[in-house]
Amino acid sequence: MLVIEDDDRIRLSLTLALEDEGYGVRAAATAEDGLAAYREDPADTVLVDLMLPGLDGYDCIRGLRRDGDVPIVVVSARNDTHDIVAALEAGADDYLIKPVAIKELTARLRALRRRARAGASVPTLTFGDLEVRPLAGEVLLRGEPVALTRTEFRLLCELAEHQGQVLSRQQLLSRVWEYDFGDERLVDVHIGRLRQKIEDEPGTPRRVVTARGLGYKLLR
Amino acid sequence: MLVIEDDDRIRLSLTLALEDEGYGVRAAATAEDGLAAYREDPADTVLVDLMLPGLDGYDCIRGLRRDGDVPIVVVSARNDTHDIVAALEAGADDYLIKPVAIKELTARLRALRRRARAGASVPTLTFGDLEVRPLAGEVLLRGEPVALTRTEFRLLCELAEHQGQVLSRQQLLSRVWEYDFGDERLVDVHIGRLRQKIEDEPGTPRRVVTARGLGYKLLR
DNA sequence: CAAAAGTATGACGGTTTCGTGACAATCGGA
DNA sequence: TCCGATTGTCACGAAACCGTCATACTTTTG
Repeated sequence: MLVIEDDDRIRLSLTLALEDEGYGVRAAATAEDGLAAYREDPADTVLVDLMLPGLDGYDCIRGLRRDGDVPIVVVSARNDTHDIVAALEAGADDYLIKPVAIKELTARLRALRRRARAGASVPTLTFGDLEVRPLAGEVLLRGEPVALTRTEFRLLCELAEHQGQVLSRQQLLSRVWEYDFGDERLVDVHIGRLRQKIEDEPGTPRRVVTARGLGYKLLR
Repeated sequence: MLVIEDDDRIRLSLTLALEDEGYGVRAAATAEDGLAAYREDPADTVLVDLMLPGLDGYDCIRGLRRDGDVPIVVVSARNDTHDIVAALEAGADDYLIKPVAIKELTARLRALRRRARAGASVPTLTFGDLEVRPLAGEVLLRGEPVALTRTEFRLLCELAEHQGQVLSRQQLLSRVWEYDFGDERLVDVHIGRLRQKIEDEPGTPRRVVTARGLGYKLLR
């Protein structure tokens, strides 16, 4: 946790309060120092004041954003909608108005971390009520096993491993069939057969969708 | 966007304001209705009041959290630290106190969406409320998918990858079409079609702007 | 102010792309 | 060997898409 705040009293009290809550805190009095400290040793979260001498808070936020996607919370005395919008647009994740209740601050920090961490989670092969288990060689739809042929299964696994990404017919041909060329219609046919088995309405697919002109993708 | 709020006047004004900002909005007057609406057709974001008849806001948040990790924003008249902490602990991502400035609300929604989507494992180029995902073959405007054709999509990706830079028609022709010569008017036509789909007022574009005599660029 | 250059847009025919049913070849277990 | 399951090919209709052109509009130039 990195606190960037020019007012000595507030910086100190914030630091102490956060340390009381169990955070490891470093502090800086200017945007320049704060950015330098962050670059030297990136913090997991940054608290920043808006009114700073030299580079102001907005610049500081933009600087941090350029370096990474660390969660940024603004703590400012200014409660004008304009400032709030500007700070959020600059890349902040939250904005609190001084004086802050330490309990609210920590609750907001937890919410933000939960959200930020969710992004780092391992990709899963669960898609709503469809489960794909590449190793077990099985596919469950609403808990019920689905009987897929080998080709259909490998096709689905390939799509599942790149969930949300479009795979072109060429990519699928080379990865599922190990053809480096060949009729792309082949892919269509097997996509169609796969849909018959795992879509509720094969006519209007909701899981295996086609990206016209690009290929197919599996939605989560 | 799903709005859950029991007060008719507030629900209506929130809905209208958000629609003015370009969001597609559904509304519910009770937590039960809201949860049912969400389960039937999950929204990309949920706005929820705390004081609701029957199931209250906290239950509503927990119910939504059980179903998924949709971004949840609380809008409440209660400005007590206790309520804020409780709502965030229940799983909300942000908490605004009524009356809310619509500009602040939309700025917070954008910030939250940016954060929530960062975890989607698909790299995203963000331009205000426009998100471009080259790998997913997908473009979102205020969270709603936009149906682009392959050419429009490639054109937008090319512009997005050079955000702010002017690209000449020749450059676009060679990169998007792989023509090393050809009629430059072709680019105009597709820029026009693209604008129809991603500009609020296609007549006065704010995202895809023309640099007269030079080409086009995408503003961030 | 008129002409020229540059840009926007609607319409239209030809082309591409997609989904599907039919069918023959191939595979694999009994 | 036999037979059903699986696979790859083909052809066709429907829908979506693309590029061209003509025209109208806007900005710059002379």
